[in-house]
Amino acid sequence: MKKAILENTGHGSLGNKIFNILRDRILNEEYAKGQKLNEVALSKELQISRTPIREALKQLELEGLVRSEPNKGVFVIGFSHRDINDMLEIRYVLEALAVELAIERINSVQLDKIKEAYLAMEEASKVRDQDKFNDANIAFHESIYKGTQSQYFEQLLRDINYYIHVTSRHSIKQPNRLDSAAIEHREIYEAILAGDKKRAVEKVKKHIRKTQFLVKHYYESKDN
Amino acid sequence: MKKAILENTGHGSLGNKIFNILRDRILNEEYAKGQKLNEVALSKELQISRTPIREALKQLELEGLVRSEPNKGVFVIGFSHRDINDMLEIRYVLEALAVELAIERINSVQLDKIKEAYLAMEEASKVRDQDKFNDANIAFHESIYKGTQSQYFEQLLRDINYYIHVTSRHSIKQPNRLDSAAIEHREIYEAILAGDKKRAVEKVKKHIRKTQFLVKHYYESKDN
DNA sequence: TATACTATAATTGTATACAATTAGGAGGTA
DNA sequence: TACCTCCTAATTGTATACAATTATAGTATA
Repeated sequence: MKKAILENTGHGSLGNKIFNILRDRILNEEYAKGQKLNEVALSKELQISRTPIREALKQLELEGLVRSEPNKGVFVIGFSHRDINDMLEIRYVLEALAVELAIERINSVQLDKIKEAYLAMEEASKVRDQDKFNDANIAFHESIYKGTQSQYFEQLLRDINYYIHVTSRHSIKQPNRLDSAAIEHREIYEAILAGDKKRAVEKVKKHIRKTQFLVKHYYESKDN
Repeated sequence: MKKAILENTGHGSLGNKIFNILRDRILNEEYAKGQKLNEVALSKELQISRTPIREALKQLELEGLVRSEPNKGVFVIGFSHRDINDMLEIRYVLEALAVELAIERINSVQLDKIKEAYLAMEEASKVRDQDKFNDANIAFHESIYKGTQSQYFEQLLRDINYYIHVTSRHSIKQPNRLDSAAIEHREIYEAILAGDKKRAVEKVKKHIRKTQFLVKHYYESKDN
């Protein structure tokens, strides 16, 4: 799964590879909030020059994962539970908009990919393969984004979705979540296929709200 | 106005300055869609080394203004009318969400800044100062974003808003638009002050829809 | 002891040098 | 002419060198 994400993100330059490494470290909380990321230390650790390191840090800054202070360095920002919840709120409204646009504009190839992703989810749900399920889940939603035919919208949602998946991936390990999630995605797919905007939006909203609830529940139980 | 945007974006490193220059060139369509941005050519033209140029190009890529092909270079993507309209759709749902969150979380200092920005808009509208009005307009909305207390949300909306303002700034030069826009912002401010979420969302939505209509109208008349 | 100053080291910002990849054309062949 | 191959130049990717800024420690002074 990690590999899949790594490969479809940017091209294979060193800078992009480092970006992926550092991003995952931050999202997995391997760096403390506020910690400074030293360029030479990183270049020594990763055995490369400072140039690709700086590229990756720039990218992280633009993604909002670190902040850069002039002549001082970059510092890890980190995510609070509220931040994750805010992102899910953003995703809630954007996915609803995306599915509407997608229904207007999607072509048959992209529609097939949604179906394919949905079938993979169902299969993964049956054999209880969490990783495979996650991959299919991501593929499902990204196919919808692609269906909007808007590079900008697609990119925006993919980024948001990435953070949500990484930060909350532990939270969806409830026993029967795979099954119910598969059903929810099936409902979304069928609504899109039928070209029924209203129903599709409704099903998407229901799905995101449920995810949001589970994530919230997970973090609250963790705090106790 | 250009200066104002330049100064509050990132810090004063060369890379950031170049980024601003190139971004404005792209948004003002000084580069054709699909055009390649050559690193050495740019470094010669701007009299600096390739390093800051590459930084800026990386930033542009992350903002979705150019695409980068490995070992080939970066190419201008450009915006269609539909892209701009899509952005306004995104803004429509996100600003509505932002004002809701802001009402829950905003502090008095940020509230004062909204008021200040609104008063500046009213003043600019009276003296028919388009540039001053635009600045105040940006400040008004950014104060709301800040009120959400979410760095990520704030950054996201600021970026989207920037593109919309630059790409559609010519379209709002209708004679009485300043007056009506000032009123719309006043209504939004008052709803926030009253803590009335429902009314605030309604007023924001009305405002964005009107902007969207004017932009659309402008581009359609331009095409004929 | 606390504070201010200075020198030095560490770190970031920028320029340049080198490596790897790609683009384009000259020349040959069918 | 059309197409292929190879060579060279141009371009991007990476490493290193240098400049500018900031952090740190030690010393002097009140």
